[in-house]
Amino acid sequence: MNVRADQKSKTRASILASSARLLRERGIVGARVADVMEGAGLTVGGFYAHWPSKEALVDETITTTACAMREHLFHRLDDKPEEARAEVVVKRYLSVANRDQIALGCPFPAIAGEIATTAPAHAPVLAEQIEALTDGMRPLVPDRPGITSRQLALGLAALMIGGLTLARATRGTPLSDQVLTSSRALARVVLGR
Amino acid sequence: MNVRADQKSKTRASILASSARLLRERGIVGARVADVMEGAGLTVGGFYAHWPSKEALVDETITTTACAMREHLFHRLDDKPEEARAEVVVKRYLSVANRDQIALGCPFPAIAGEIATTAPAHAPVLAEQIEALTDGMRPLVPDRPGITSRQLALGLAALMIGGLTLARATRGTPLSDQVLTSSRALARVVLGR
DNA sequence: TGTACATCAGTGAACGCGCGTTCACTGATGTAC
DNA sequence: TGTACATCAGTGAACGCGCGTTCACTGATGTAC
Repeated sequence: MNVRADQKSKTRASILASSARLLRERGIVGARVADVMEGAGLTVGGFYAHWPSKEALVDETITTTACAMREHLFHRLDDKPEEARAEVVVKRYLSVANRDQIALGCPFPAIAGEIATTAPAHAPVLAEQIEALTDGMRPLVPDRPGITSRQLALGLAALMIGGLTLARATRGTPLSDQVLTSSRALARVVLGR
Repeated sequence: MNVRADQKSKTRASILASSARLLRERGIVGARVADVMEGAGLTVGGFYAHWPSKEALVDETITTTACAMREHLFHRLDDKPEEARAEVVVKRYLSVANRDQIALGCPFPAIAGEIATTAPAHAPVLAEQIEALTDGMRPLVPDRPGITSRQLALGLAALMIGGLTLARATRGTPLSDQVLTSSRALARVVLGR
C-alpha cells in the first residue's frame, strides 16, 4: 500500500505544480485539463483519480499559488527596517519580474476577471486569499489619519493587483512599464515615504 | 440604397450595443457571437456581414464601452469645486452601482485578465483606452511631491480598476463592499483629502 | 410607369475543432491462503 | 515461500457538447430599360 500511495501523492503534487504554472499563465479557461496533465508528464484520463472535477483543482490551485506568493512577498522582512517593509512588499509585487515570469508570480490577475464574469463558483476561495494577503500587509502599513490599517492594506492590495493586471495586459506597449512605476509611486505616497 | 444602408447601420449599432452589454458582463470568451446576435434579435450567421471576425467586434466594443464610461465618469464635473473633481470620479467609479450594473459599467475588469493571459491581440486597444482614461484624470489630480500628475492619474486608474475587479470577483462575500470603501479611502489619502 | 433582373441583409443548418468527462483496459503493486 | 487473485493508478479512445465560422438560400430593396 505504501509505495503505491507515495507514488500517487507525488503524482498529485506534480499535477498541482503544473496546474499552478498554467493557471497563472493562462487563467481558468486557458488552463486545460489535458495541458495540465501533459505538463506533469501524464495523460488526461488519469486526472479524475486525483480530483473530482476541474473546478476542484482550480480551487485548490488558487489556494496554493496564493500561499506561495505570500511566502515570497513576506520573506525575510525582518532584515528590513520596520518603516520600509510595506514598500518592500509593494516593490516585490509590482516588479518587472512578477509581470514577466507569470508562471511563478501572482495568480490573481489571471483569475479575478474570470471569477467576476464566468466563474463565480471560485469567489469564496478568492475572497479568502485576498483576505489572507490583506492580513499579511496590515501589520506593515503605517498609521494614517482618515483610514484604518485594514482599509489601507486592502486598498493597497487593490492597487497592487490592478497595477499588475494592467501591466500584464498591456505588455508590449510603453504603458506597461509606466503602470508599474506609477502604481509604485502611488503606493509610496500612501505609505508617506 | 438609402433605406437598406440605414437599416444596416441600425442593425450594426444594435449588435454593438448587445456586444457592449455582454462583453462587460461575461468577458471576451463569455460574450459568444450567437448570444450577441440573439441580444440584438438576430441569428448567428448574419454577424459576418458586419464584422470580419469576433476579434474585430471585441476591439470595437472595447473602444466604445471605454468611451461611454469616460463620458459618464467625467460628466458635469464643472458643477463641482475643482479640488473635489478627482474624488467625484473615483466615487462614481468605485460605486456599488458600477459593481452591480455590470452591463452598463466599466469594461476593463471583465477583459484585462483575459487580455493578459489568452487574448493578447487586444492589448493595443486596451492600452489606448487606459491611456485615454489616464488623460482624462490627469487635469483633475492635485500636485503632490514625489509623483508626477501622470503617475498619479495612472496609479489611480490601476487602483480603481483593481478595486472594481476585486469587488466584482468577491461579490456575495463581505469583502466585496469593503474593497470598494477601502479603495475609495486610499484614493482620498492620495488626493490629500 | 411597369417589368425583369441584380443586390444584399439576414437565416439557419452544417462544418471543424476543442474541451471536460467517461470508460474499458493494462500492468504493476498489494493481499490471502 | 509461493501462487492465485484483488486492487488501483494511469492510458487513450470515445462521448457529448459548445463555439466560431461558412454557406446555400430567402425575400425585400434597388436598378435598368
